[in-house]
This record gives sequence, C-alpha cells and structure tokens, in this order.
Amino acid sequence: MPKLWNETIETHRNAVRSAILDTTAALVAEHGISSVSMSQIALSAGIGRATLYKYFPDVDAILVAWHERQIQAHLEHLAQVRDRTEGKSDLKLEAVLQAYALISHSHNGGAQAARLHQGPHVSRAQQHLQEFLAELLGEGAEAGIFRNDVAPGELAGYCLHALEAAGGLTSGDAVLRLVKVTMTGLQPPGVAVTGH
Amino acid sequence: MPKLWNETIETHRNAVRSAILDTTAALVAEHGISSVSMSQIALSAGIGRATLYKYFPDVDAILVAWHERQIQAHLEHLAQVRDRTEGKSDLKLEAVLQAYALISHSHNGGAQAARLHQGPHVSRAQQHLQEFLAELLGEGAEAGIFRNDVAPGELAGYCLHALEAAGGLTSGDAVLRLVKVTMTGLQPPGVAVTGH
DNA sequence: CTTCTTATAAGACAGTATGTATTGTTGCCG
DNA sequence: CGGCAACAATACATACTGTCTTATAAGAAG
Repeated sequence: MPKLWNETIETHRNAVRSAILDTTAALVAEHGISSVSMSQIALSAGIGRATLYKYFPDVDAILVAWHERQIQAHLEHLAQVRDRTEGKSDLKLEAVLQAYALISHSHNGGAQAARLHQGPHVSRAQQHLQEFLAELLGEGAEAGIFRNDVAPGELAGYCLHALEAAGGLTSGDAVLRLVKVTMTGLQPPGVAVTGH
Repeated sequence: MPKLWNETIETHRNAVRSAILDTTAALVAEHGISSVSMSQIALSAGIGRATLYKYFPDVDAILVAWHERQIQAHLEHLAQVRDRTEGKSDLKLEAVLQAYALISHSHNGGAQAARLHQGPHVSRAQQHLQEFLAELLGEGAEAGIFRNDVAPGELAGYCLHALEAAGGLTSGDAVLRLVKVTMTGLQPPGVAVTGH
C-alpha cells in the first residue's frame, strides 16, 4: 500500500487526458481542424484553461496525442485481425490490408466533413492531376497493357497515393523500386502464375 | 488602347499575388505551417497588412492558393514528360510516374524540415504500424508468396500510402478493388506473362 | 499642368487567443 | 488536524484578427 494514492491520481490524470482528447476530436469534427483553440477545448471539456496547460503545452500537442492514440487503436485492431485470420501470410495480409483500407475509408469520410467547414481544401488542381493520369491509364487499358477490371480514375488515385510513399524514402534507388512496385499493381489480372 | 492601363494593373496584381505566395512558402518552410500569420506574411512580403487582406481573406486561403499553384506546376511538368517520352502508353506512364515520385521525394524532404520545427509529427505510432506490416510482408517474402526484390519496410510504406486512397472512394466495392490492386503490386517479379 | 482614379501604407479599433502568475477551494493522505 | 496536490477562477501583458479611416504616390485623362 505504498502508493494507493499514486494509483488513484494516475487514474484520474489518465481520465482527464482522455476526456481532453475526446473533446478535441469532437471539436475538430464539428468546426474543422484550424478553428480549435485551447480556450475552446478547456471550456468544452469542462476544465479550467490553466489546467489544460498543465496537460498539454498547445493545441498541436493535443492533436498529435490524439492522432497517436488513433493509430494505436488501429494497430491493435489490425493485430486482432491478423491473429484471427486462419491461413498463410498472404491471406492474413489481405485481411489486414482490407481492414486498414476500411479504416481509411470511414476515417476520411469524417475528415471530409471537417474539411468542408474550411473550404474544398485540396480538390481543384489535384483532381486535374488525377484525370491526367486516368487518361494515360485508360489508353493503356484499351491497348491491353493495363488492367481494365478497375476504372482508370480509381487506378490513378491508387498511383498518386502509392507514390507519395516516396516522401519517406532516403535513396533514389528506393524511389525507382517504388515506381516499379506501383506499376506492378497496374498489371492486368490473370497474368500471374498463381491464379489467386 | 482602351485598356493599356488594365493590362499593367493586372500584371502588378499578379506580381504581388505571386510574391505573397512565395513569401508564405518560405515562412512555412522556416517556421512550420502552424505558426504563419497574416501579420507575419504582410511584414515579410513588405506590404501593408490591410493590403494583404485585399488579396486573401485569411491564411488558409493563401496556403490553398499556394498548394494549387504547386500542383499546377507539377501538372505542367508531368505533361511535358509525357509528351517528350517516345513509345506506348506504358512507357509514357512509367516516365510520368517516375517524375511524380521524384517530386514527392524532394518535396517531402522540405516538408519534413518544416515538421521538425513543430515536433516529430506523425512518427511514433505510424512507424509501429509500418513495422507491423513489414513483419507480415517479410514472412510472406520468405515463403515466396511476395516479392523479395524490395525490402519489407519499403513495401509496407507502399501499402499504407496506397490504401489511403480509400479515403477518396465512395463505394465499399471500390475499396475492395483497391486492396486487390495494391496486393497485385506485392507479387514477385517475373510471374507476369509479358516479361517487361 | 491639373484632376481623377486606384493601389497602397499607416494607424486606430474592438474582439479574441495565448501563456503565465496568483489567488482560493476541494479532497485525499498521514 | 495539518499538509499536500490538483484544480477553478481570475488577472495580466502580449499578439493576431478583421475592419475602418486617413493620407500618400503614381499613372491616366482633361
């Protein structure tokens, strides 16, 4: 019983911290990410503004902590999916990737709503970029070079997002490998030796 | 000669607008995206604060305009690459994708520097996620199910980014197609009918 | 040259957010 | 009870916002 006290206090701090994160997430979802303030969060969470500063130094730290918690939850969810899926690595991976895709799908549904409060953020030019790629992909698909079981627009979105992984790479060779991998994904179905 | 005047004024406005965008980009690169303010931009651009408000309503509008201009420049660059590349659609596309990947590569080098000013933004948990996937991919590669000419970590980054395209999709079926396309990219090389 | 127009700089203004410091209160512990 | 830690409330100086007013400079037209 040396620290029955430290236990309850720690518990309380975690509860408050969690409540702050929840409140912030709600405010972001409602008013957009750029309009949340420390004052607003403290008020909405029902705690004093000075108290909030004892937990987080600024809004950005709160958003980072929230994002961290989100990813952590996703990670645990994906680990569950992996362990519950019977079969070899490819089946497990397919299940995990599917779960992650669904997370991204539903998650960006909420993010889109948040964006709409502060204008159509990225859309205009980026859409042109996607259409530009879709045109090339459409031509290739007609010539039988690329897969035609997926719409060119969807493939273009896949390419753009996949290639943004280049931002985290260090060497130029790695970038070339990424392009190769991405283009492999564009191959027509049924050309593989192992049919599914 | 009705509007020799309107021409010079338009030119001037474009010049000022461009200067605002350049200044903002420099400030973002230096102090991070969350610390730029209208006051700072006006001061740094050498124009009055009230004048700045005549060009853009708020910081966000400036950032959006800047981003728009960036993408527009990329688009023109990519169109040039496409037109200058001889060959069929697949060769053109490979050149275009490579160019885009290089853009992402160098661009996120700058973005990373900007992030570092406001903390290691996404890193911690997201890296765990990537390692989690890399483990599965490594197992599969050893079993010959996935390609082993690219490191598991790089493949994991590819998967995570590619699947984030799910955020822009509408139907659940489209998400499943995206997972299929992404997994196609993981196939070992040389299984295709057309050997490059 | 004078007058008009237009973009601008400079400053004032109220409202709000920030970060910090100082109060007094509550509840748990020995 | 006395001590301790977290807290709410409040105050304060500073900074950014968005709008408005006034004055200046430069080109265009008489």
